[in-house]
Amino acid sequence: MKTLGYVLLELLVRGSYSGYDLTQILKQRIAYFWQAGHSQIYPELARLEAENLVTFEVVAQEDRPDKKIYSITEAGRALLREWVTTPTDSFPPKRDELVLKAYCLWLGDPERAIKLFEDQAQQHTKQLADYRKAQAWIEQQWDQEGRRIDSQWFGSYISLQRGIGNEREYADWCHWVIEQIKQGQTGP
Amino acid sequence: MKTLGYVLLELLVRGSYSGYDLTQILKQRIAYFWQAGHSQIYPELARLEAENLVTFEVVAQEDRPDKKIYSITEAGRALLREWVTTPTDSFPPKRDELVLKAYCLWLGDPERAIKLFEDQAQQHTKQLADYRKAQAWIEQQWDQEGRRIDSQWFGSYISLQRGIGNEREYADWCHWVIEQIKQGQTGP
DNA sequence: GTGCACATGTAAACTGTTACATGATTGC
DNA sequence: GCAATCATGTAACAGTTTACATGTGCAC
Repeated sequence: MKTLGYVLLELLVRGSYSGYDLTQILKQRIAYFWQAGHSQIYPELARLEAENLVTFEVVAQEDRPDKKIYSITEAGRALLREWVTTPTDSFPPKRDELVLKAYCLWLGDPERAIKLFEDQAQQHTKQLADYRKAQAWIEQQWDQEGRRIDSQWFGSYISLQRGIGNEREYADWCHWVIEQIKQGQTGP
Repeated sequence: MKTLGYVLLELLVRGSYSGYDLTQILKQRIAYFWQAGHSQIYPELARLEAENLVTFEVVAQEDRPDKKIYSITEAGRALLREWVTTPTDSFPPKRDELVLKAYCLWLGDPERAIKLFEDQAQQHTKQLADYRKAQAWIEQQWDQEGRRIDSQWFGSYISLQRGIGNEREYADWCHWVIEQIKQGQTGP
């Protein structure tokens, strides 16, 4: 059982979707902690179905291609419920090209370095603003369910909070780096 | 030219090392922004050598195997200097298993969830403490060079600052999640 | 004598991304 | 006519991890 399988189970426990739907949801809603394209998703759905963790029914559509709507099974739900609180030992490999560049920034041109970090800061600030908007909407939904921790909105809320914290921290770091460079240029 | 190539150039611009040395340095000093094993490093060094970005000389040793000491060439240095301030468009894929679990935490047992996040918080707090120790040492080195931004210690300093910020933010988030769960348990 | 540190490589397996492949409908 | 959205898949490629392979010397 690979992690992508759990990703799909997590989405299917919230509703029934086609492979196409799941691809969109991944891109639009959970891209800040997982990414996958349709070429990974379709085979994985087939694997989950072979293991009876999900089922599907073919829905015929007029003027559009037929689609397979997948639903989680009881076995899938049980597996997922068990897995979510299982100790995580595997730290995912961290690879960050910007930090790599920062490590060698002392070699490069300061003006260009400032430009690089200003661009990055802007991107993270933009991302942060988007996440905050999404968070406001999620919080509203969660409120309507009385802020219960067994509501799916609780999951959305706490995970997006990490996305927000990360982007804020990243943007702050970018600005701090710019300051450091400027001080080094004009300083004693 | 792949990113791992630049990683090795960044280390070799600071000194001359063997493949074995580089493997150790990667693990011990820059693991928070890049990871690679020796099976990736040896072939990549050969590639860099073929492109005249690095050279090596074989150093014979008594009572130990011979080693190849690699050094960066002028061409390698020039390529690296240019690359470090080049705009970064490729956002590295974010994949975080704990955030994935958080997204579905509403399904799982709260007690076990708390334990999961306490364990994680502890690991990030430990990591944070280690980074801060390393940072103190780096700052000392950098001070001795008058905090010049064209010192290699500047690169070490700013990149590790990101590692520290990230770990602090992550640990904070873990504690915050625990609080949220506890409030949900005892709340109205 | 067992395991660890030094030292360098290759091969196989796995994961993930990009490209190929098909086909209908809707909007510009 | 051309691009975009819906819809599902396979194939090729690139990058990463794990395992295989070999050999010396030192400490316990």
